[in-house]
Amino acid sequence: MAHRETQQRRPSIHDVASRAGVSAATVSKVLAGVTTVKPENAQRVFDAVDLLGYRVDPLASDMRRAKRRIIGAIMPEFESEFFGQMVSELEALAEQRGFTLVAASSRESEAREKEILARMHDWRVAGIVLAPVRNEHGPAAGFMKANGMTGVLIDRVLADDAFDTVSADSAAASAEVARALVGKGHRHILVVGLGQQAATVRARLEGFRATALQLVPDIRIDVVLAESEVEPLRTLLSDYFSEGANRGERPTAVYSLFLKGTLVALSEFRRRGWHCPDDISLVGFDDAEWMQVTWPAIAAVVQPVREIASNAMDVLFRRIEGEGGPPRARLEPCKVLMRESVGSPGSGPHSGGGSRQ
Amino acid sequence: MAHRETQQRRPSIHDVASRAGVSAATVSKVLAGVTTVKPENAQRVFDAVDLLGYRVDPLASDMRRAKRRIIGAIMPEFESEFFGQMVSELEALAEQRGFTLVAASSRESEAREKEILARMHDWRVAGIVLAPVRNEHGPAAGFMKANGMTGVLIDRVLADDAFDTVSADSAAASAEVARALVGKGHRHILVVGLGQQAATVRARLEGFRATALQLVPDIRIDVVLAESEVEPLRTLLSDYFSEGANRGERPTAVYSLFLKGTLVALSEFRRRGWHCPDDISLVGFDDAEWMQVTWPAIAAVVQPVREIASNAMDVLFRRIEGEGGPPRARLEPCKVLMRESVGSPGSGPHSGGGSRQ
DNA sequence: TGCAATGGATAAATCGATTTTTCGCAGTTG
DNA sequence: CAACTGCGAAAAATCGATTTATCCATTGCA
Repeated sequence: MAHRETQQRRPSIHDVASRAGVSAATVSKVLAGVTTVKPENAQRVFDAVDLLGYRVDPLASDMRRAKRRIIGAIMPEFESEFFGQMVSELEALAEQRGFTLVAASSRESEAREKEILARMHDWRVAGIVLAPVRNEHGPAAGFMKANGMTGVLIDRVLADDAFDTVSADSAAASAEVARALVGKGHRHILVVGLGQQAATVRARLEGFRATALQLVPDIRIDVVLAESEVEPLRTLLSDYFSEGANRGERPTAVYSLFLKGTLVALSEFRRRGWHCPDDISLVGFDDAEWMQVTWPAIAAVVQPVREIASNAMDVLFRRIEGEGGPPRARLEPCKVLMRESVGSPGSGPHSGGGSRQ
Repeated sequence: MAHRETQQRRPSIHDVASRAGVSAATVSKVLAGVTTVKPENAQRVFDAVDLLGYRVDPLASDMRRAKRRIIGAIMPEFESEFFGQMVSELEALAEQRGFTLVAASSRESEAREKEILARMHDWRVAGIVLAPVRNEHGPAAGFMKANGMTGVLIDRVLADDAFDTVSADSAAASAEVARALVGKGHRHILVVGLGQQAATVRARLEGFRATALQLVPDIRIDVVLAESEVEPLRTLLSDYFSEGANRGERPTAVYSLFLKGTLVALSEFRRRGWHCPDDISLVGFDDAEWMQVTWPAIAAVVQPVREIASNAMDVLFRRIEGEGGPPRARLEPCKVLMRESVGSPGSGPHSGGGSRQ
């Protein structure tokens, strides 16, 4: 342990060397675990390290290597549970490999995404975990490709010809949702989504539609997709329900393809005084802690965050260590939690107390 | 713009120097904006920079300075909206000053908090934004003090004799909650919290209690505090209500001092089949996006995340630049959103449809 | 004319490690 | 006894910038 060392300059490897009566090179070798050092000298080094409280400066240590022990993580946002957990997991995984994680939020902007990436390239990070704003074909992935960076794409991504990808198996999960809703008797379902996140949303939509149509060929599936912003979706949804009301028709269930959509749907239900599941059923892609304590609890598709994070890091580190071969696209299975917000159509009063149980 | 530059070694300052026909020192000066360089040479440097697509290596650049252009941020978790927004804000603020933010989650562990801090010290970060797990007197703050690090403490903190602090004005907000609940006629209120986060929780509790007692001296305020984990709170709360039921008494409102407590309370209400606000009213410290779309919408105290982040960074950078003087404790005012989960006691049926609108 | 001052740029030191090269010394071998 | 082998450690080069010291030409002024 360090003795006093108030707020002085921290000891460098040379301080340790002179204290131990050896050269800096020897200290470096001892700390790196090289065996060609006399045990006696090694001991002196360890003693000096203890005495001075010496710790390697990771910055200086990284200077000479081409790939520094830094991993960059770029997420579209930090505010949601999903990406919050993701960053937390990634950080832990990087740390346990002796790497530092530098995380940045692209705030849903592809321009910012590229800027951040350029800055991380300046840092000569060993690898990047990129959760693109839109999909695998954005400018960020292009930048990575053009600059020979190693990285892995996650979440809003299906497969790529240059980078490994890891994401939730949206299609399979959506198929399961379709089976559940159809099984409950729903024959008119609205799907809500954000359009430009092409890859994932398309997978979720098609997975749902294909399965539903296969089970009930004449099922009616309406789709409301906003371009890229959440706000327009609110209007679109409101208009959709108003038009339906004019024609005296209304879906009995809503499947939201992403978290914000679930919030928008709930908000719209509130505005219209509709209750789940009596007036309408609701399932959302993406789970959140609050969904199980509200009344009713909201049914949701749970993405396997841990698995995505851990597989992304695994494959990333394999690439960093030089593993070759074509990029692989990995899909992790989701869990579908059918909570109280889903019921059978027309089984409850159109307002008033929710189903107890 | 860089021409091809596939995945070769990136150009260094020497490459630029030789291309421009000057020395590396001159290049460094030009890029640093030193004026003692002949305009012609400066132009040649800029041209070479453009041609090669040169960018300064921040790591190498930081090598010589004692304080590196890195800011460390340590949060208890990343999963909540509050800390997610906080990290997002801090990152933006650091970036706009040319600093890189390295964020890490202590995962509510003081031991981890100190480890992370030690690692950041290894990086010779210029400053630390620490949101301590417990309060300002934890081991992490001690470590910072002992090592002469500069930093600012935020969130679960009131004031410190070594570091500046920035946090929400918990006491004032709680007083406002008290006024609101008392105004609605509540005379028996339960306060739920997590005990060991001493500073903040005490302020919230005392701010509430003092104001409530001042308004209605014989008001009854029960308190359920868990030590540090959320899970025990669930049991404590359940026991509290069961005991109350045995004696035929029950509070008419619950004030949760932190987000998880609000979730636990809601969960307990569900279990007992109680609805807000007819059976019981609820206010929580900490707002979340979902609280305004659920039915009922949950009343909450909104913490001024942006203000806290921005003030924390301001004061931190002032200290980094060497400003002296005693540490200052800053309190940012909160906003209290009284939503539908709060009503007057005994005004609604004990179950069934919530109040519309 | 001579010497100091100054502008502008380069050489060299520095930051703190890692890695390569060199070197000294001991023990073998021819 | 010279040459060779090898071990262990020190010296030096390196990474990519910044900063300090140094140097060369002018220019200014006595």
